[in-house]
Amino acid sequence: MPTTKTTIKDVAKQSGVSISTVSAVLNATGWVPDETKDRVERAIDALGYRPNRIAQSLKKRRSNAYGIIVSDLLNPYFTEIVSALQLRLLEGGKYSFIFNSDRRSDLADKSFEFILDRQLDGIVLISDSVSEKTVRKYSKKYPDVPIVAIERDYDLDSIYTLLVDSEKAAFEATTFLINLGYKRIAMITGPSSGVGSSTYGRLQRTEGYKRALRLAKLPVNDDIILEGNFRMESGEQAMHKLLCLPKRPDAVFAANDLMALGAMKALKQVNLHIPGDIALMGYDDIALASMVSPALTTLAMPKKSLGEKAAEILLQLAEEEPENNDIERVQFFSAMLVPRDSV
Amino acid sequence: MPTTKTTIKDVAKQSGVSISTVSAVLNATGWVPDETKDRVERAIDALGYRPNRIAQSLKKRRSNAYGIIVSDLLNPYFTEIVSALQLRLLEGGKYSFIFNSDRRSDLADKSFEFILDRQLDGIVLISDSVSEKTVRKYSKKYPDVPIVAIERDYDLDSIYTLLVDSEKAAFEATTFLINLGYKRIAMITGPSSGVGSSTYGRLQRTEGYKRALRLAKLPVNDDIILEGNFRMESGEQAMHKLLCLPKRPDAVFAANDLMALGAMKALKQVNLHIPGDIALMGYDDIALASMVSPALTTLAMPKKSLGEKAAEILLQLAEEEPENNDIERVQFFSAMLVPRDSV
DNA sequence: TTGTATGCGTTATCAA
DNA sequence: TTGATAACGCATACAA
Repeated sequence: MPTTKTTIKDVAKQSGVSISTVSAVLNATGWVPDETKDRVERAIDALGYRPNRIAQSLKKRRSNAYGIIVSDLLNPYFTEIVSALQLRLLEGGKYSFIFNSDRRSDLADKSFEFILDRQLDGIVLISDSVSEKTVRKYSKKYPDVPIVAIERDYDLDSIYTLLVDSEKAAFEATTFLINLGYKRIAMITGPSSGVGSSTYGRLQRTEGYKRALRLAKLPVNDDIILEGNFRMESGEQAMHKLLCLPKRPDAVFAANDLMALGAMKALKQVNLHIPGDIALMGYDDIALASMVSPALTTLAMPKKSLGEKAAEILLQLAEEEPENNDIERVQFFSAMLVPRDSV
Repeated sequence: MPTTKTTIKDVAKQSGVSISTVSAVLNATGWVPDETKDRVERAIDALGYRPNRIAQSLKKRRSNAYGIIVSDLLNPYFTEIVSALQLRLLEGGKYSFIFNSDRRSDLADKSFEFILDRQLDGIVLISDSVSEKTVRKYSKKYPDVPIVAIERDYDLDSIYTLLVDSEKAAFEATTFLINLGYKRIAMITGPSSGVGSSTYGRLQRTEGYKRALRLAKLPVNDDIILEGNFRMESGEQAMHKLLCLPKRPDAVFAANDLMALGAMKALKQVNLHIPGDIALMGYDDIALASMVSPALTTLAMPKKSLGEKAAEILLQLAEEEPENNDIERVQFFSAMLVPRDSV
């Protein structure tokens, strides 16, 4: 259906010059006298000419656009990263397309192929979206397309990887709870299979939690370590299970805010007071965390920094000469404890 | 940077046939004997060949992909529509790119141009993203690129428009509150300027609210009609103002859930009980609305239906013969009252 | 059934 | 300074 009416040819004809001259004024390459330039520009205006980006991409082998793949657009954690990323890219004069795989790994892989086949200039993979197998295959096939992975460790050294030290953060969070006097701290973890299971910080968060308990000589009790799937409902369900226990926990550490919020809902349903009866700690610090009441204590993921850093790597790579870049392949960030009313 | 290693030519050479034969097996056009086909397919596999979509688009003048422009990815209302839309499109074999203009109208306009220049096969505009001026200009220039607008009335009859009768919904919601005995019902409206101000339902919601009050012979009091900007913080601020009033309202109707949630926060801060002290009504029914406590009474926007309908229009248009389509240009949906604990 | 040639709209390399 | 013209990778009408 789509048709581009006017081409560079029409502009050339209209202004009485050749297409190469038009191209020259369009791209500011070569020198064109002001008078000619004026004439061409008038013609462009008159005809409402816009260069066909597809043809440009074909010729230039680059598209000036980037792809972002995300596994769950409904999770604010992702949208907050994406917002920062996109904005920074835009400031650098680059467009970006977002693909939402909607928690379906097959879609993520297909989107990834689609992006590559459309010759986008780079890709950002956030958390658990595209499979290792697919990335491995295509990063070999398109070695010149930079890939930045956020919170996912692909074990491919061609990839730029942005990771958060979640073990440390979870350790600190748990220790914080312990120091506050909580003795029976439950954990709601990320999923061990399915979407989200390959998120870098998933296991780490549980490890940090366990280490803190051990250090404080508190028992690590598997009965109160429940698995969720990073969505709100799973946090709610986990909390309900926790409440059915003969000896219920006095604090709950959820591996992300959405699950913590679900847990909060469960607690309110049975009229338990937070933090009086049970304390709550989340992870991510999505905007919502500070809006609910009691405000959720959580670990602030450096979402903005992650997004911006990813953008900057891409932008730098776009300017850089081929071989002499000194961007570190793996970069670490940290999450910061944000104490609020829920503990 | 990006380079596509193998082209259709390489495949042809490798399998000892001509490029047209390869093209034929690739696109399943024409008849190719099984033996030849096998050979070609083996070559494709061996070389890891993938067709260059850019070249395909240039030649075929269509890209099999659609663009979605949204003004604020951080608002779950949008992501919920987008999710449904994308999924339905995918089921129809079409990809889609999401553009987030991040509440900046200049970016929305630029994205719109970008999409058009990249020859995407269609565009979905959600709420208040691209300016009327830009749409008008480009819809003339690219008359064959279908545009579907959700909750925005562009007054251009080339556009497919999906609208929700918010006046009616708001009327019903307000009447519902009145019937419950609330007498002094405040409203937090959408913004009269800036991003969001052109959302179709913005004025409508206020109108429905006023009509209900009038019908019940209740005063329409401008002191308790405050303007927000559809974001959470603005709801919180508005609620604070409302609470400072000498005679505070006994119910608050917010023009969207995010603002209602902000109002809820404000109420909790001063320890007012919902709905005992003040009742709360939202609009949209984002997932969160049912998760907070008390659960938010709201008007359910048919987000899924809107998204899916937009996708279906696009899909139908992609198959249809040029002139004989009977898709209605403007379609109305309705929002449904979802009573929960906050009233 | 398969191959050749042309064009899609640009950019870029050369001559003029 | 400007203008032909050859790619870019693919699809397709037309020939063989």
